[in-house]
Amino acid sequence: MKLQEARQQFISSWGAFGTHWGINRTMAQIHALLLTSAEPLTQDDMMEELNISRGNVNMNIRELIHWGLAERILLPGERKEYFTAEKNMWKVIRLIARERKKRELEPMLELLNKLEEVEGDRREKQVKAFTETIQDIKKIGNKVDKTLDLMIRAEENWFLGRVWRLLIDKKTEK
Amino acid sequence: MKLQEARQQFISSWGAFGTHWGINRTMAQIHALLLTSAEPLTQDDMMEELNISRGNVNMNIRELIHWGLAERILLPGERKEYFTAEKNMWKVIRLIARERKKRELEPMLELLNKLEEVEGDRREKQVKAFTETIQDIKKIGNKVDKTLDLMIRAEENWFLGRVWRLLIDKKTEK
DNA sequence: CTATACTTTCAAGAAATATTGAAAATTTAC
DNA sequence: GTAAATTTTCAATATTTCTTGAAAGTATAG
Repeated sequence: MKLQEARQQFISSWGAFGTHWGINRTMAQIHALLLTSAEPLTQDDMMEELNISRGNVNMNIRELIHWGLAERILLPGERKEYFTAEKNMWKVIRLIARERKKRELEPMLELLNKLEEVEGDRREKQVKAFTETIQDIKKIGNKVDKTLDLMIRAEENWFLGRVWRLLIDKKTEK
Repeated sequence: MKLQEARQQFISSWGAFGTHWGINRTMAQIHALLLTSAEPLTQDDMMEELNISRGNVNMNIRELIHWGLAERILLPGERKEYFTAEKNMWKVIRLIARERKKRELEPMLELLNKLEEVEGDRREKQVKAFTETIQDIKKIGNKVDKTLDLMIRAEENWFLGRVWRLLIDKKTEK
């Protein structure tokens, strides 16, 4: 397979993949484009490569920057802005985890805390079913929350070495 | 807060939460409704509680069943079908992990394997940038894949006891 | 077998979400 | 300062995704 074809396929799939994860197609495609580019790109480059409008590029590149996944670069003597992506994949994962935790997990945990204190006799079937489910979800949610905290703050090697090895390597399995 | 209000809030947020995770709003709401119901419900119950059409209930309850998250129950002497949700939250998480792995992770890994073998001199800047990114993603993807396999097969206690404790408990932190 | 209760399907319509492109804003060069 | 280059905004439009509801399908009782 030729480089250009491979790259096109990667960009297109990364985009589709993104839509399953609440990240919009174009944002994911720009990310894929930058991830596989040896050089920084301008907004015009991206418009051309992805066949999308200037406004679309602009909005999505800014969103990527907001997530910490892309960076604006000013080349000396150049008037245009250039952009690159964070290429360290562990860092990429941590940045995504950080953002999604903030947007999705934390608000949910806040809500669960409120809902836990529902009025009514816990001996009533309906009240019991409700509070038990809420508490179970909360327990798991809190664990995920702490795990993500640890991961987000973690050094790449700590995470790789300590956790992954435990989970995966043959040696450590019983 | 009254039970009915709390339940409404939970259903509505669970639905919104779902949309961020590639699960449609109604499917997530039906799931929330069943999770917090002491008794099995009929399609008509769900139509009324969620104010949605019969067709919508039917399609989404079948999808929940396909994921393993809900179950059809036939009560003796009753002609209507009743439905319940799996209430064990660890099992719920494993079921969701299994389904999403199959739909999202596995196809991506398959693609990455193909893309890794791009033609061209690895000393070329562009080729190098591309293959390095692909390989990095592949490495992480494979690890996630193995971890999910382990988790999907895992007994609740194994997972809870062994992994979570290592990740989270004070004692095991350096 | 027939009538009735119930479930499933799917084309059309509604709602949600993403994209465009042109105008406004900003930055830089001189 | 002004003009040219570039970036940003956002209302209008296009696209994608979800929902409806009525017709077709299936199962059960008698």
